[in-house]
Amino acid sequence: MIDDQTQAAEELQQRLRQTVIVHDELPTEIRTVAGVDVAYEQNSNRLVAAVAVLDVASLQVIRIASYHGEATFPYIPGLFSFRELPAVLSALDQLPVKPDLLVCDGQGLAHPRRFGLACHLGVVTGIATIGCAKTRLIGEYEPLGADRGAYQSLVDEGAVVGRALRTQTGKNPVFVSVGHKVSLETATDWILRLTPTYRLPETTRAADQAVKALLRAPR
DNA sequence: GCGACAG
DNA sequence: ATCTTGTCGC
Repeated sequence: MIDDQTQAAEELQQRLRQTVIVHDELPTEIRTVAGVDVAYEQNSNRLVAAVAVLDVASLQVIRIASYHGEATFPYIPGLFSFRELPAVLSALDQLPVKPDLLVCDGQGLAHPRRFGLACHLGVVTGIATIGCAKTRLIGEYEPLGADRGAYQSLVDEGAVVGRALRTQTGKNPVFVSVGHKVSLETATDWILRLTPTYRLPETTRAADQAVKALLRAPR
């Protein structure tokens, strides 16, 4: 017996998945790339969402936008976007200019209904997005090379839904998938460009750092 | 029925 | 996600 909330959420995913653009349709000139993340407070529903905008050339943070609020949806694998999207959208609203590309801390098409957080955020904002998760949700993949840049297709039900990509030699891979308006090939290139030193993209590292600092600071 | 299961 | 110190390894 799945409740109405779950039922409605899954139906919305089935409907919105039809609007996802899986080929390159990003701005001609990508000058800014942003990372988004959310942190939660223990023993409460308080949360903080942040968007960290980086300059593509220097990979330096040029702006941080945030939002403090309450979690309104539980964490359910497969329905993750319904928990984080509202707060993330509120944080994005604080930005005077939209970033050219968004990197999400979660899946894009590598989702049971092919509509993870990256796809959801992309279609509702119209911004090009990439999903880059630390762990896998669905799919299988063959062993990949140990060198940075090595990758293997993430396959689910016979379809390539993303890639297990090694961003740092000797470290565990990240899971890259199409979000919206970015092909898997281009998404892979961007993730490698955003991981010159660490396993995770500088964008998600900056957003993660911002969100944790804001959670501890007073409001 | 038994696991698996983004953050 | 969050609770958490030291510690093993390069």
